[in-house]
Amino acid sequence: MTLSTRSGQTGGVSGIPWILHVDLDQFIAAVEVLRRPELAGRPVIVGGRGDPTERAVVSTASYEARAFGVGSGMPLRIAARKVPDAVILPVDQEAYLAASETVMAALRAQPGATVQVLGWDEAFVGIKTENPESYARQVQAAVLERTLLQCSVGIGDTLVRAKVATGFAKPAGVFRLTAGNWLGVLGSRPTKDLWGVGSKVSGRLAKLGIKTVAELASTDPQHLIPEFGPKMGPWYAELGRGDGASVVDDTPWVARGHSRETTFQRDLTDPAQVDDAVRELTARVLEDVLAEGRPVIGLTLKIRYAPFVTTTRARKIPDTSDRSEILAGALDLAAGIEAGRPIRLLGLRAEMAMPDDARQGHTPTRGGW
DNA sequence: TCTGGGGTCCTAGGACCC
DNA sequence: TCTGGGGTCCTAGGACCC
Repeated sequence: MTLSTRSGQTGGVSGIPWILHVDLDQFIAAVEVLRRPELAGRPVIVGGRGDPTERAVVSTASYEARAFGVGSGMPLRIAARKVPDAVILPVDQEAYLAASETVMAALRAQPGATVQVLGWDEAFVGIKTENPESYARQVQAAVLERTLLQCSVGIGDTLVRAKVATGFAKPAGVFRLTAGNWLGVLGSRPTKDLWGVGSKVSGRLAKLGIKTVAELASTDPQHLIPEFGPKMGPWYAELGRGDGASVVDDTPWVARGHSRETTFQRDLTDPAQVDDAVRELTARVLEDVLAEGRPVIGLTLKIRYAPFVTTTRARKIPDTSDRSEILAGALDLAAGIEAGRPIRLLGLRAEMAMPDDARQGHTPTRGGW
């Protein structure tokens, strides 16, 4: 029994609850190709200001560029070397945000859908239906019709399983992972394939003799506490089983803070330059903070010394929205930064007070499932 | 090869209090 | 003189995600 609509769509108030994870395929590159159709079929790389001689990394590469071994996070310079005739474009956040909003609107327009946005190009969709594959195909068709963009859909009985399933659905496909086939599909894979396990944690797990998802799934959660702590230890064991939350939360997102970073094309050594950079970062952070109308309660300054040593300085401050107070706090954090030690990057993060009615926020991307 | 920019959350350890 | 046990708050740093 499903809620029927004039177009015969399936899904609605009755049926089995499912979670769909919708992920746009090569989103940023696809948006660029849409407005420059002549780029279709060509290797497209989007990153930085589109200048491969600058310090910047790849945001997204089209499938044609990925065939040359280019991927997200790769230095633009290297990517350009790998694909000599690539089209390299600057990042245009406004264009991606606009496309993203159209996609999310299409998802919210689906009958019975609860939508939890995870990023520009992905969202969980909660739905009750007897046929999640059919519903997933409807979602793909709706997104394609409204945006001309293709997406992949993972189906799961938990958030984690739906999210991981999408990896098997790409490109433009649908894949279902449940308690029934989770270990069959993923059991022999490395723990790093899990959402939330990166190279560091997979390495630490390996030292405990845990290399595969199946091995993690069968580990006693208590056994992981000495290495990972009381919260993360049991959480990793749960992740190995694919278990966890299965509720899609459409509470509007409330940012915990805002930050700005800047990487200098030439390393800084002069303290006066550092102060100037802090002033500029503060002004940019303040734009975002003041737009929210919430007071700042803490500041963190991130300093990256060349080549790759990062340190942070943090400070709680009395609730304030006063520009000069915040600037004074930021300059104070920057005071005494070692002059003469080349600084490659500065970042400033402002933590904001949470409104009382949003103190629970909603599901974080990590740690809280 | 040489590493962006915007986020989130967790943990360890010190300071301080009772 | 040597030093308990529990709690909270803060800073620094780490890890991961898109």
